[in-house]
Amino acid sequence: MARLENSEIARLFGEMADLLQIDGGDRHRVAAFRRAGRIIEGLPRPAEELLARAELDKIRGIGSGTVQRVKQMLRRHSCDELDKLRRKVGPGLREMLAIKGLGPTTVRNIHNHLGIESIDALEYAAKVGAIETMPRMGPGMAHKILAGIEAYRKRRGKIALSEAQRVGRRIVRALAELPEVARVELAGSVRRGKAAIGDLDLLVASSDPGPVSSRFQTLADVEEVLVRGDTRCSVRLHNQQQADLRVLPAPSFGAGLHYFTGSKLHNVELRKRAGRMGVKVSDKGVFSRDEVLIDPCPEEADVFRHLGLPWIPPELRENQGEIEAAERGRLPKLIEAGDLLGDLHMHTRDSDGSGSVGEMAARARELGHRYIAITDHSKALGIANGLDERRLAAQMQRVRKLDGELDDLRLLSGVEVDILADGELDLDPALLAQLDWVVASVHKWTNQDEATMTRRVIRAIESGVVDAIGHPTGRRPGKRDPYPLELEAVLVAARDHDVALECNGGPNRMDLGDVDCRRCRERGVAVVLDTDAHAPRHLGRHEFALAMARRGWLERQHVLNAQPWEVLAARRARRLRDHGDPAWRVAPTIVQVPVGFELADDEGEGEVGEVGEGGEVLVDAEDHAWVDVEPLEAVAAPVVTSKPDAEGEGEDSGAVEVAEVDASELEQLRRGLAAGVLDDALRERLSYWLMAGAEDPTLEQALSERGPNPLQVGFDLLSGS
DNA sequence: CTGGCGAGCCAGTCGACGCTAGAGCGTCG
Repeated sequence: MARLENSEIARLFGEMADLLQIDGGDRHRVAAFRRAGRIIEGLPRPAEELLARAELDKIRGIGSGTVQRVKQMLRRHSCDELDKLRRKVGPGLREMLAIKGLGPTTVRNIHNHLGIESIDALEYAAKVGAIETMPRMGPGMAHKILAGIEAYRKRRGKIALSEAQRVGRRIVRALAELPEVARVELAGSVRRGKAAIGDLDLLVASSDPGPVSSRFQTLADVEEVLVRGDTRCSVRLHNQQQADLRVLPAPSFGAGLHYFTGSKLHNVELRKRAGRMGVKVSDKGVFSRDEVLIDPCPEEADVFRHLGLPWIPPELRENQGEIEAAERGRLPKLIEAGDLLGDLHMHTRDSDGSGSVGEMAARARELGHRYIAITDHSKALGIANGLDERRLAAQMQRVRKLDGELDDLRLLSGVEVDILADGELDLDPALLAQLDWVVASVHKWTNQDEATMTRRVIRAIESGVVDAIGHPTGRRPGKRDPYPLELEAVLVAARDHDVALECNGGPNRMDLGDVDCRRCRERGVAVVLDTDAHAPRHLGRHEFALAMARRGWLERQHVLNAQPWEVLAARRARRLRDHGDPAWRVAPTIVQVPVGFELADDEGEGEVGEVGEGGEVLVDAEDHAWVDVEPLEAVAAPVVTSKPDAEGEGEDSGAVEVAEVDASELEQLRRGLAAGVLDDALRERLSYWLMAGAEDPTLEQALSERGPNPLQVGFDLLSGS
């Protein structure tokens, strides 16, 4: 039997916990099932393997009971306890848990008081006011339930791409073993990479369909056979998905694959085009107007060729302009796995991940990543053991130390900081400014209205310390709708502040979705494709984010983590500069200034604070957010810079900036460049100048001495060494 | 159900919000 994956075992434990809770079982037992599921989900190796090595029960939280159940599950996709609970509770009650606002206890109460066992019955009860007759239930709950049912119906029957792929690929593997099968492919919306999948479509090339069909009907995943034919066969799977098999002869496999990959709208449009060209396209091949076969099309590209088009990647086949683009030779060169250089969102066991920083780094090196950012949760997410300032600062030290020991991987210290209800960040901005990479995400208070939520996210974008907004819409394909958010306004803010939006590749999220990725492209907002890995083995899992990005027409230049780290670092450095270093914004601040030192405020006028006896100045950071002061020792001459207005249009209005060639520094740079080996500081300075357009006349002078085009010299140095 | 403490029992992740009821329970992250 095909191997059962950890996540599927975890799901069975989750179901067991749900059913037991609805049944009124011991809550600690319920919690133990949930915990076991969570642990198995996060295991670094297949549970089957650990079981064989007798290591499974050594894991904290997994005892002998769990081991016995896992054994049964591996054998038959269920266990005695689960069978018993399923018989006792029934599927309707468990289905009710999918309605937002209904938990196991409420479902149990509704069942006990009103005898309700299905969503239809629940809807009726809510409409006629029966819900309100129950203790602790009122009109508010009834309304909530009805709204929840409506939302549930809209997305019903869909499952996440990851699960559809997993089951689909398992079926593909099983069918591929048959000698009668020449080729087998997943078609339909799975092949197009849609986030939420209705049915599975499987396509087989074979000259002997009978055995293929009967094998399909007897797969372990099959619950019930719906349509029983040789070349066409439909079944219902254990996960309640429908799977359709079609068997066709190998010479027309390409035509069939194209036809059954869809989308329907794409096919309709393509057939219209065929009509205009005097041919017909079907799943059997390309025909003349009078039904004479021109080409059965063994490959998909043959179909397109007859229509005068290049092959169009499946992800684009949604009739969203791809045919026209193909016609003009303007198809996007879609982002590919090989383009990605790093991963900028992952968790370790410092919060809710299962690997250490070192383990994550090791895996990233195996995968050939050039850089990764460790981004654990912040303290507002108590359930995930989120980091407070102290723990994050300590982690930063550890990460930086380890980074220093690695020469082939840049290990970045970051955080996934929660965006609080009002848009404040959950951690001190002064600390956030010291990190290499900051993802800001909404996890809590997700039921705000659209205006509040939008303002909240934009405020985080405007903070200046945030590099990317994590899973921006909060959606869970097939499970939960996005929270209300005016994405357009968020896009504008993100573009204005050089903040990227994340396309989170977590298999339950895939957020941003395809449409939103394309909006980013159109609005000029950078996208970053992350795995949100919670274990080392998740790090290779870029395919779901890639699916969304490709469906959103993204190319390499639209994706931030397809760029070298220097580009990203420069973006961050520039943004911090433009927003004023938040370290100075912790109000009020006392600073030391030398005698003769003159402070300039936002308008470039002097005197922003009272000068005390020792020359210290109390700066009211509320009113003078952009006052910039060098530490006493570092100030050789009474030079003061101040920041222009926060919007930062005009460079240095009223501010005095040192913008001259420094002779001693120049000499030092000359030596550094002549050596040909860039140290980190120089590399950073170089990329900052190159990518962010920062002024650096000294550097420019040094570079121009090494070639006619200082920009070129700079690029060569950066890429060459 | 699991793990800890002590050899059979006991306690079990945090915190906020909404709903209904006027403090508490259930849900959601």
